[in-house]
Amino acid sequence: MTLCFDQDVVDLARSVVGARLLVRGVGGTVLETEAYGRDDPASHSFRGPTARNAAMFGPPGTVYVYLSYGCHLCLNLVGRPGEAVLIRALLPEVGLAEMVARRGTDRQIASGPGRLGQALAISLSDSGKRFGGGEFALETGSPAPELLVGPRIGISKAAERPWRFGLAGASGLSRPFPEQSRLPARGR
DNA sequence: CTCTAGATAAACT
DNA sequence: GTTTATCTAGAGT
Repeated sequence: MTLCFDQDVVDLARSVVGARLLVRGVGGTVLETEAYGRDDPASHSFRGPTARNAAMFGPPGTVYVYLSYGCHLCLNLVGRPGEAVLIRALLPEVGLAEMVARRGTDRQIASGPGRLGQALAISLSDSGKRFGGGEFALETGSPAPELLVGPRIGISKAAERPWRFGLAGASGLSRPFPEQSRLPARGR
């Protein structure tokens, strides 16, 4: 089932958990996401468009890639203008051998945004491309999975917003969620 | 488990 | 010119 990218970024972040992500034919099930809003001090879009965040202001479904800490490429899905979903962890399923080779290890292949970027061979030049049937494919599964929710990782501003979502019961999350806080099934 | 170094683009002063 | 950043691997306790 195809995903509607034109929705509130928090709803979008929840919809993406459990979806199947394929980048150039390699990928798996999304285990963990975070939402970044337009009026969100933690978001790259907070101070308006710049050269770096231009893709965040592209149409819904745009790919946004940025370089973190000088060495990690992180993959985001743009929703409405200035809003994006950071994809933080993946269950490696398709093209496993290729991902292992890129990572140089068979553990923690895509458990964390930087590791995921490496496993999927993301590059800065992917920023501005589109999620669709081409290089970047994203398909939701039929049963809406049960979700975990918690505060976002590694940010210093608006750290209290519970905008991190994970697949309940999954192994391979970048970090555990606080007290395994399940999101009520209602609301999704 | 905690701590630290690393590596670089872009924003900031 | 300086600081920060949606992080990770590896070493140390």
